Amino acid sequence: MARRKDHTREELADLAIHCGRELVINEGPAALTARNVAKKMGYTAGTLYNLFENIEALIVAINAQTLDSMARRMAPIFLKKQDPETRIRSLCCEYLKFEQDEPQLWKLLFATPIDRESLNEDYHRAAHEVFHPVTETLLPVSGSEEAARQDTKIIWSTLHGICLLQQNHKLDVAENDTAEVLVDRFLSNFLH
Amino acid sequence: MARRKDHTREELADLAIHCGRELVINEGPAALTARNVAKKMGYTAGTLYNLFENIEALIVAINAQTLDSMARRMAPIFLKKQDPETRIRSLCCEYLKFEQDEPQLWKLLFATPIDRESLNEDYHRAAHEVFHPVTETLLPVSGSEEAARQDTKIIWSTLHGICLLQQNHKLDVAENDTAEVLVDRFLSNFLH
DNA sequence: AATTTTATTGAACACTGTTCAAGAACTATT
DNA sequence: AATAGTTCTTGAACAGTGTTCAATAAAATT
Repeated sequence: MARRKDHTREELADLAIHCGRELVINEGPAALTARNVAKKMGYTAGTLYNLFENIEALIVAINAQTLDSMARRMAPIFLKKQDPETRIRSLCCEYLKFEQDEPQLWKLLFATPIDRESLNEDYHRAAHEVFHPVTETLLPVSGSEEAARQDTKIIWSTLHGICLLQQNHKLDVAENDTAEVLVDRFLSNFLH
Repeated sequence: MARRKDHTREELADLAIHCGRELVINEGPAALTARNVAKKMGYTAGTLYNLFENIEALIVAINAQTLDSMARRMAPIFLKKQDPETRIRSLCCEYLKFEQDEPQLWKLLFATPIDRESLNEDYHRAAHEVFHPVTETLLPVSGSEEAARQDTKIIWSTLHGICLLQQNHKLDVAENDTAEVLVDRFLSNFLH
């Protein structure tokens, strides 16, 4: 039974992303199955495969949207006039807040292995939107464009590593240290 | 058909870990299925569940062994007499080499989400064996025990984040920078 | 009104992890 | 040595996964 004009192809893809996102937020990445998403959409699994090549492609689409919303949350920070270090600290703080506010979306974005081939143009654009403003901020501190780019990758990796190991309880060695404390200490040492 | 005296219970568990390890090395973490491991052992899936509570418990056992072999590779560095910074650099270098030599075991260890409840005493002991010597090395540099512990976690997280994002091609932004270059720059900035 | 195109379904396939009754092989007892 | 008891191993079964695809129903075109 077709009902083609119920939604256009694009509306349908958006609906899939929306429902998938909802599932991840409420039940975690493991709940993101073809049948679950389809059910929430009011369709069947087959329809999903008419919209996305496979489930990974849907994950990438959701992740691109998550990156977009990260960028949107960071945008206000770039409007304020402040020295680079303060700005970098604000950005890192916002990253940590994001991970706290949306732990499941964060997991899907950073703790779910994705094949390189599945990362599409849309995803890369969204990643660049989060990445580039940080590099811009670091330029006067790091010295050269190359150095700023590398420092961005280092900060990005460290934030990422701290959150991931924290989530997986792989930093529960000896006393506990919060992500905030570790990031703060990292920045103090790294930026001077 | 039982053949109890073929192997003792412990030999059997070791066999399972060995076969699982082999599968991961040759075919990646995705190949680590109950039936695959059992087949390689010459048994059936049911037997595996007589040895491990579930597949995650087998993963944890393999990971504990991987941590042990990491610790063994790092041990020689602690025999040499060298200043803390040189030693830390050697240790990080060894970490990167490990990730290069055994990318699949590294993936299973650090890029496979594991429930906190599944991490057993054996695993924590092995993790401590890798972690603690680094903290010891950092003590004179960091100042206090608390600071050394935090610095260890930061370095650990950064190495981890860089390798992970590199493997997932999530650092393919603008020009490419090797893990070695990023770690080197990180240490130069962080340790001074 | 008849025909073509297309969206949607539902069944099917090959795979997961996991459980468990049945039975075979070993141990202990008579 | 025969019997009884224990324990190891199996294979089938269940509920789930991703994915494919012939059949069909609805919309578009003729």
